[in-house]
Amino acid sequence: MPKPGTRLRLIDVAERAGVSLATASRALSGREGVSEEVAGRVRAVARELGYVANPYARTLAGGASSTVGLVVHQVDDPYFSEIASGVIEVAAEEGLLVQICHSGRDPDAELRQLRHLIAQRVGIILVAGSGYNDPRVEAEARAELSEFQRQGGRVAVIGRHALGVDAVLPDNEAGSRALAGHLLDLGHRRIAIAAGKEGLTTIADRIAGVSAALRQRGLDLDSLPIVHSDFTRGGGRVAAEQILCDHPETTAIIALNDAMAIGVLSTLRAHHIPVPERMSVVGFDDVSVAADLAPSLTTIRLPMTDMGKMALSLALKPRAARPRRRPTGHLLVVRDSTGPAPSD
Amino acid sequence: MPKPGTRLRLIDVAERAGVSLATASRALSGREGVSEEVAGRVRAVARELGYVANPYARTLAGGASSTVGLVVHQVDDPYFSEIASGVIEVAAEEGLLVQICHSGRDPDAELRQLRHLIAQRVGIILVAGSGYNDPRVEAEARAELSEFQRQGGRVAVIGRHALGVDAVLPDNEAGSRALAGHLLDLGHRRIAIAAGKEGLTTIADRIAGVSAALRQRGLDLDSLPIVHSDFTRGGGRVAAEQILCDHPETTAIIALNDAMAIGVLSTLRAHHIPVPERMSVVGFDDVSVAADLAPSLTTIRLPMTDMGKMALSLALKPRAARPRRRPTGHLLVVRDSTGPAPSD
DNA sequence: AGCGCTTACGAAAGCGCTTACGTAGCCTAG
DNA sequence: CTAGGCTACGTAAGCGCTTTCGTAAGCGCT
Repeated sequence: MPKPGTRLRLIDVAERAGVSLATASRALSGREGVSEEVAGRVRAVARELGYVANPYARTLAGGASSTVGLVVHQVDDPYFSEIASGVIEVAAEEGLLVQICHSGRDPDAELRQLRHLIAQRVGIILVAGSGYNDPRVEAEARAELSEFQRQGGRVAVIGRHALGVDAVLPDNEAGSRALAGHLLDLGHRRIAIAAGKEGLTTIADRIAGVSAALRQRGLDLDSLPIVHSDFTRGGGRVAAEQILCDHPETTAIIALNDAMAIGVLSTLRAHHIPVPERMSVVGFDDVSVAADLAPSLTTIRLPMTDMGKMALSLALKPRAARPRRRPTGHLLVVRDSTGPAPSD
Repeated sequence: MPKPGTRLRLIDVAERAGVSLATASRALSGREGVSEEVAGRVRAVARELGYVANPYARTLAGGASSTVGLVVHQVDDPYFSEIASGVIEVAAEEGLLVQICHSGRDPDAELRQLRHLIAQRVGIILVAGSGYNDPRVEAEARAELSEFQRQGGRVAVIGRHALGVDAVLPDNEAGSRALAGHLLDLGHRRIAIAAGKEGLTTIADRIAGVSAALRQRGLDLDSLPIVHSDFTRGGGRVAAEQILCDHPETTAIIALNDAMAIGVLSTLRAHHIPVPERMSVVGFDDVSVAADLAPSLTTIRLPMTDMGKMALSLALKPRAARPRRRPTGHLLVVRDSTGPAPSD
């Protein structure tokens, strides 16, 4: 909306450097066909004048769109805001603009966001958060993204597979295997799982990890109650209530993410159930507040900020023939919310 | 970066509707000079075809820039991410793009972000977070913003005054007055303040509130230790350690935001100091996790999400002659982290 | 009927960039 | 010495919109 003519334009820089518009453009966007000497002069003038290219003109003229669209489930969920912070950091370094949208964990809303970003001509799309089990949704998202790529768009996803694009992938299965193993080693057998809404692939993967840990010890997943609620603190509270009510013999609760674990702890406290003496609780993600809870939360650390950085870096690299997968690594962080199973 | 020619353009809509480019443009951007009948037809065609205007072309051609720049101290701090979520929500409704930058609580970084946003030609700038006591920084920021406004840009700030622009303002003074009053009513006299880095106006305001509450009861602020650290959980831990060490007689800690309060609680737990039996703790902001802490945190509720919404709405309204101020309201939320002063 | 005024629309000129194409100037090969 | 090729740069044609300006049509008035 700022009035035209009032801001520094490329032509001003060009004139001041004594070159043509085209040469100045080439020099500043690092294209070849300019001698080092001239390029240096142009860059010096631009810096001196404080020139910043008009991103609208640049994009319109066919340069790469400099905005990256980031789709998350929920901006004010620490898991996603830490990812966002990583994305924003790299974007700032690269001179890119980040547009964040949230889908509220609704697959159709996510699809709408995706389409809107594409229609808006963003250059890069990053999708963070679990995929959905609904094959229609995944297929449509996949189709939309691959068409976007065909037209030159860049894409990467975080914590989500099956979209046929570059992905930054935490090993959800191994993580929850470690978590369950930790509880089993502590002697817990009456373990309940507090899971988010059914239909998220992340949930299936994390449950599979628990199952694997059980099998390793000759036990079976079928014996464990799984309560599906919502991947939020509120969801954790609901799940905990239900577990306490329906499975009072439970000695350990695996919350499939930290938000739920916080809700679970909160409910246990309300019921005066001491953690970890009477009940152990584990989470997943290691959001930064996890260490400051009372009791501090045993969980799997995922490097969320780095995941955001990796995803954008991946998208910025030239596309490979086949989708690349970057594992994130993870770490079992044992804190005060877990202890030996009560002996009785 | 998507290839040109492949996406729907305004002219496609215009042709399909049997009108000229100009008319289609007017119809879709709601400008006058088009009959209701034609405008309706154009809009119908656009909807049917799924047309979304190219924001780069639109902006370049002199339309209002559709991106709003949001400057926050820290994206992955819940206080700011809740604000951001409000901004994003309204922006989505208005078809605007949100660009988030963080300054890391460094006034010079903030100034750089501001200048960069302006150079990038965003249409709206929102600045969230406390102002700085440094008159040079504030003056420069103010000058930058007013020049931006002179050129047609829209501005609003959140929780910050003295910038000469529309502002959404929590009453920090009244909030901490209520907080301190609550503690005084509980009989606490040995109160310590855990404050963020010196030089933030928010801190001065919140301390002033405590001072007012004391004065009301014939007491004096000078008697209270104020420990300056950092507006983060880590800062809270540091401040708590120092308070425990230098002022062991303390029975209540006022953390000037929730992040610090979380750190304070964490440190007290590490020292096996029971809250609230031996020490009461209060925070400020009511970030959503505050209710789920152990013990749950007594704090002042600020409607962060609404504040984000209000700020953008304010910026979207036509400018008033004088800067507008929107108070946010606040609420003392008493939870489990506060109790009567120990009797000894 | 003729005048001015308003309204609804179209033609065309940019917005500030990138890039295809053209053209000097120089180098190398024949 | 010239043909051909390369490099370094300039010229100009857009990218998809908004907006100014021009004009035809419709209106009421004298």
